Amino acid sequence: MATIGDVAAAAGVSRSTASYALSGKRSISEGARRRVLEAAEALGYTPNAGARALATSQTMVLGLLARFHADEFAPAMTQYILGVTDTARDLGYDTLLVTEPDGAGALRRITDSRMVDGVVLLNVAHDDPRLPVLRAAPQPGALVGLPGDCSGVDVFDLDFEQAGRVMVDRLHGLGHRELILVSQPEHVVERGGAYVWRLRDAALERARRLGVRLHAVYGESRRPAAERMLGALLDARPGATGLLLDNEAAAAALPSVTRARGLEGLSVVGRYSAEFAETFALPYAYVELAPDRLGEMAVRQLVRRIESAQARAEPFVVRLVPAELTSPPS
Amino acid sequence: MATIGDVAAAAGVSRSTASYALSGKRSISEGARRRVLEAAEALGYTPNAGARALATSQTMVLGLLARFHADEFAPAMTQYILGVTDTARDLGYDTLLVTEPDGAGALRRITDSRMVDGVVLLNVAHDDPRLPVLRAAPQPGALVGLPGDCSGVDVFDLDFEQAGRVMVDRLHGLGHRELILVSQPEHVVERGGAYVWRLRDAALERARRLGVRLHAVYGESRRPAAERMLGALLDARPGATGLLLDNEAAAAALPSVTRARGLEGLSVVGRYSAEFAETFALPYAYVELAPDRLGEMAVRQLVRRIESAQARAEPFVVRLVPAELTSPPS
DNA sequence: CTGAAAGCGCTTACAG
DNA sequence: CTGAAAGCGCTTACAG
Repeated sequence: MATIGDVAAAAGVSRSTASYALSGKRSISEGARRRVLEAAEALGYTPNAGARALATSQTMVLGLLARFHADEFAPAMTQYILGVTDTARDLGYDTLLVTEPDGAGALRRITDSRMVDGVVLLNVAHDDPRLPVLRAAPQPGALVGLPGDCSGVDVFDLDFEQAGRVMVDRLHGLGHRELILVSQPEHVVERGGAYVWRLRDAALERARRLGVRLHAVYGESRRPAAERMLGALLDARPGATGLLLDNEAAAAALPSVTRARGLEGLSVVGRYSAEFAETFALPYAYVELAPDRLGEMAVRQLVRRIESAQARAEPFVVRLVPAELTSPPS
Repeated sequence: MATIGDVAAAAGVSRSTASYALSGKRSISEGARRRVLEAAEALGYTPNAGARALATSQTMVLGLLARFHADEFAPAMTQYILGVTDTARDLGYDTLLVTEPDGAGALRRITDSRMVDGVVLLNVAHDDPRLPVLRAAPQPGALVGLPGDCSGVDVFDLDFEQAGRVMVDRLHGLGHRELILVSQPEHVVERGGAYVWRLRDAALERARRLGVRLHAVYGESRRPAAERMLGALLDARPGATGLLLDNEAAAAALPSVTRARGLEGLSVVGRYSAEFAETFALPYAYVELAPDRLGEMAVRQLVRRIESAQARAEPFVVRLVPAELTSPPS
C-alpha cells in the first residue's frame, strides 16, 4: 500500500508538502499541488486510518451501542440503526456497531481505547448503566431514549407523554368512553423502559380528566402469547370499545384476534413506526415512532459537538419529538 | 488518558518492559510484572487503538457490509447482523457496519485505509460489484450469499437448490399434484438475487421428475400488494392445492388471504427464518434460513484466515448449509 | 511557498 | 531479565 512518503517521492516534494497539498490546509504552488494529486491518484493512495487517528486524535468513527434482549420484540431496531449509519456517513463518519450484552463494559472499551469520536446509545433505560461510563468518557454522547438523569448528554426521543394524551384524545373524540391500554410487557418496564409508564401515566391522567374509563395492562412481547392475552383481555372487558396499543407484538397480533371474534366495532390506535405499520399491514391510526429520524437527530447533534468547540460548550439538549397521529390507510 | 509511558513510570520500568508485562510476550520478573499490572489498573490504562493498529498492522475490527434496498423486505437483516457482531466480539473483534448504497466504494475506503482486518459481505448478488474490490484488497473476505464467481473468498449460504427440492418433496409427499411457487419480486432477481432462481429451477426440475405441475411466479415485496397478488394467483390457479413461498412478504400476507377465502385445505411450505416464523405467527412448515448461523460461520472462517498464516493458505471454501424442514407449531 | 523535524502511542527486534 | 531505540504512517508547528 502506498504511503504519503511514496506520494511525496513520486511528486518530488517533501512529505509535509504532500500532506498539505492533499488536505489543502496551507497554500501550495500550483505545480506541486498538481503533481501531488496526480501521484496520489496514480498510486491509489489512501491515508492509513490508524496513523491519521494517532496524529490527529480523530478517528472519524462513531460508536453505536444497541441493546438486544431475546425476550423483547424490537422491530424498529433496523430503522434506528439505518438512521444512525446513513446520517453518520453523510457527515463523513463510519459507525462501529456494538451489540454485546455488557453495554457499559463495551462502552468503556471503545471510548478508553479512542476507537470513536463520539457515541450514540440506543434503547436507553431509565437508570441506564452505560450512562455513568459515558459521562466519564472524553467523547461526547447522544441518546435515543429519555433516561432519568439527562445530565452530560444530548437526548432525543418521542414525546411519549404527549403520545399517551393524543391516543386517548383520539378515541374520546370518536365517542368511546371505556378504553383499554396494552403496554409493553412488565419485564420491559422492570428493565428500565421508562417510556412505557410515561405514556401510560399521561394516558391515565388524560382519561381521568375527560371522564373516560381506561384499563391499563401489561401485554406480551411474543407472538402466540400476544394473541391469547388479547383474547382474554377483550373477554374480561366487554364494555371497552377502544384499544390503545403501546406494544408492537399486540398490534401485530390484533387483526387475527378481531377477525376471529368479529369485533369490527372496536376502535384502535397504536404507537409504532410507519415501517412497522406497512410490514404488518395494520389498518389502525397510530402515533409514529420515526426511529430513523431519531437516529438522524442524535447523530447530527453528536457530530456538531465533535466538530465544534463552540457547540461542545453549549448546554445539553433534551429534544422530544411531538407525537403526531397518522391516519390508517383507507 | 494514561499512556503506556505513564504506566511504565508508575511501575518504575521501561516502556518496553511495561508493554511486555501487559502482553505476556516475554518473561518478566515477578516483581516488575506485578507493579506494571497494578499501575495499569490504578491508572485505568487502556491501549490506544490507533497506535496499536499502527504498530501491529492489526485493528481488531471487522467490516460488515450490508445492502439495504427500500423496495426490499429484508426481515432477516437484524439476525444476520447479530450473528456477525456477536461472533466477532466472542473472538475479540469489533464490527464496523457499513450501509451506504455504494458498497464497492465503501469497501475500498475501509480496506485501503486499513480500518479493518477483514470483511463480511451480506446480501451478495450474483455479479456483485463489491467482489472485484474485495479480491484486490489485502484483507480476507467472507460472503453470506453465493455469487457467480467464488474465487478468492469464502462463501456461506443456505443450499437454496436443495431447499427447492425439499419444498416440492414435502408437498408431493402430502399428495399434492399441482403447486404454485411464489418467488421474490422480479426486481430482486434483476438485482442479482441468484438464490431466487436457484431455488426455483431446482423446484421445477424436481416437480417435473415427480410428475407434479408447478406454476412459478414472481411475488411482491410490499404488504398490501402481496395480499392482492396472492388473491389473484389463487383465483387464476384453482386447481393448485399446495403453495411454496420463497418470499417473506407473501408468507406474512398469506394467513389473512386464506382466512378471508376459507382456503383451509391449502398446504403451504415456506422459506424463512425461525425468528420470522414466530414474529408473524406463521403456521406453516418451512425451510429455515438461519441467518444468525450463516453470519457466525462467515465470521469464524474470516477470523481463522486473519489470525493464521496457515489458514490463509488453505483453499477457499463454499459452504452451503443443508436445507432442513421445520414443522409448523402444533 | 517549502522542508526538516518532532510527536501521536504503541510494539518489537536488538543489545546487553 | 531488562532498556534504549527504531519504526508504524500520518499531521503540524517551527524555520527558513
